Amino acid sequence: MKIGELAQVAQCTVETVRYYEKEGLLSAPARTMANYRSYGELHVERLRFIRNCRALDMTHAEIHRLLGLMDQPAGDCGGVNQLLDEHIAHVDVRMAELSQLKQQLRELRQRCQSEQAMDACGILQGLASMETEPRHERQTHLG
Amino acid sequence: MKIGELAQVAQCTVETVRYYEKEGLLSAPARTMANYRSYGELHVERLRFIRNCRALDMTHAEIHRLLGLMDQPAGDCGGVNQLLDEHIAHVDVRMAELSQLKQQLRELRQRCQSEQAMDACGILQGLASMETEPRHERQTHLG
DNA sequence: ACTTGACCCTATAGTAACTTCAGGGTGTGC
DNA sequence: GCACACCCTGAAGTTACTATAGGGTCAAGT
Ligand SMILES: [Zn+2]
Ligand SMILES: [Zn+2]
Ligand SMILES: [Zn+2]
Ligand SMILES: [Zn+2]
Repeated sequence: MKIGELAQVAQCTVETVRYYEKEGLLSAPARTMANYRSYGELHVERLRFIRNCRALDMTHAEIHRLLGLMDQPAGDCGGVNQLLDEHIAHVDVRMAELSQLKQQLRELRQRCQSEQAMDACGILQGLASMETEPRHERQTHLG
Repeated sequence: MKIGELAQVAQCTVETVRYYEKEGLLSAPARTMANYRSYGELHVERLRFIRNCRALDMTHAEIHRLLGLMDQPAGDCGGVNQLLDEHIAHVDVRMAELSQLKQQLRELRQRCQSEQAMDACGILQGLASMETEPRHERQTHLG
């Protein structure tokens, strides 16, 4: 199986596959005589796994950890469960941030109900007079 | 006013101020004889405005547009209102995405209630068997 | 006068997860 | 024998900063 076919079954681009190999998420496959990458079923499974993790917005670091845990079939899955809990917490943090943002934006939007002169716009006035607060450290990788 | 003082009143770092200048968000100030940047009240206002926009997770492109609209005081504020509506839509899209993600993660988490053997872990099984869907184009800049 | 320390300057590289591009080889159907 | 789809590598672009290297400026203390 060549890279184009692999990319198609995993719903991603050829460039993404090559990128994952460079990142160490996907192991380097055998090559044909023409130096083409040649993949098997295991690569398909692993790439689909990675894409599913990405669809859940895990980072490459998280996926790396997960793959590392999976590749030690002797142990128990406690680390897997924990990783998922941590990632769910990342999502929770970002959802809370966005809720607050949404509320602020709603209030700001209410300050101008119609098209006015520029310097009468309550939105611009609001943006100028907001309390500027220091950027706090992020507790989530979700932007 | 030197750059350190400006950064302090705007709750950001000196590097960020210099970066905004390079990006064209903040106009280049006068220089002292020692080649130090020298800022006035207008710079303070503009930087605070920018930081407030960033606190609302607007992109630099959005802030650029906003500053461009503000700098034409002759027009009405329709564009400002529209920009805010668009940005609120960005937040809405991302909140909806995260809600769905959270639901998926909750379901996935439920598939493993205790520490089991690695190949019995319902989470890993779930991640392996999820329907891999193509990445759709993003309708929001919020990660 | 000399040094220490806090501040300032520029330019460059690194972050995350890709995407795009330049410049080239391979393989198949007509 | 040639068009065209596919493959290869390596480098640069994306966003909004952050960090580092390597240097200049200035006020206070000794
Ligand atoms: Zn996470
Ligand atoms: Zn308005
Ligand atoms: Zn937006
Ligand atoms: Zn488990």
